[in-house]
Amino acid sequence: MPELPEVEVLVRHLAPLLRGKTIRAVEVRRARVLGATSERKLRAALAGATFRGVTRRAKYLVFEFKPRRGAPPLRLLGHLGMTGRMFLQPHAAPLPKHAAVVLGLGRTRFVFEDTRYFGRFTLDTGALDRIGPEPADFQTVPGEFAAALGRSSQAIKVKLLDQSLVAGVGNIYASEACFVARLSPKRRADGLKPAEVARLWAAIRAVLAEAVRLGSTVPLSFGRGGKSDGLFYYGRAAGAPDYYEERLRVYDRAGKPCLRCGAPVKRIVQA
DNA sequence: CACCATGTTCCTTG
DNA sequence: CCAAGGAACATGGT
Repeated sequence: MPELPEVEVLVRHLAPLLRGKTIRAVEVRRARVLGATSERKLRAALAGATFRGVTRRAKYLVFEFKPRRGAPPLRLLGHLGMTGRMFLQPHAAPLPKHAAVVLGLGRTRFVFEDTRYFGRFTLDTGALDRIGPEPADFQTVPGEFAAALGRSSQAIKVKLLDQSLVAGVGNIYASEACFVARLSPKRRADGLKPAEVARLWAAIRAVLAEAVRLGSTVPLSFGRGGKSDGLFYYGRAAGAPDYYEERLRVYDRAGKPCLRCGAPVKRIVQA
């Protein structure tokens, strides 16, 4: 369930591992994840390119490469979709069944695998243009958030999934944010009072920040072997307790007692 | 076998 | 043109 926090933790993990590494080989095993980019173009752009850094925007990983003579700056967009994973492994290790793109880095290789192939690994950075403000960015003004909510009759839970409104919130953290803000997910966006909008905004920031902190703190195992991968909720070190599930306040807790009032949590489906 | 699942994009409808 | 709803994408787990 990669949402903003999972991607953020993965980026922090990958950045120091990739920085300075040069791509020696490009293998595309499932061209669908390249989106509009042709396999040829990807190969031409990446072969011989050296990683300069990895950053995050919403749920996208942005891979940046050192500029090459006469060429425009090169950026690559990665998205995990529902089931994507990215990790480094020794060159001799077996590839996972659903490896979509493999980059040879000499002694190691970078693997993007995705069982459902909903993810992306592409030179087309157009998606970034349609993304709203980063909620954690202190420069982001909640005023625009409030204004956008005021223009919509949709339920707030649904609204939070709109990446042009706030970047990086998915199903899980949208539910969590509503709960922390003490707002029914069914409330109409344009029906919130200013104080409620402020509560929701604060809840979004708190819930995401908490998840990043947790993912950065808990002992993780990102490598291959067993279920380990780049996602910390799967990637706990062997034997580590299941912090991830335990810390969710309302998502996937249907039938369990509400943490605030004790009544059984009811499951609803929206949109 | 039926149904469900973290996300995004595209098409249709109003 | 815009907002909203819903299907599609592909695979595996329950």
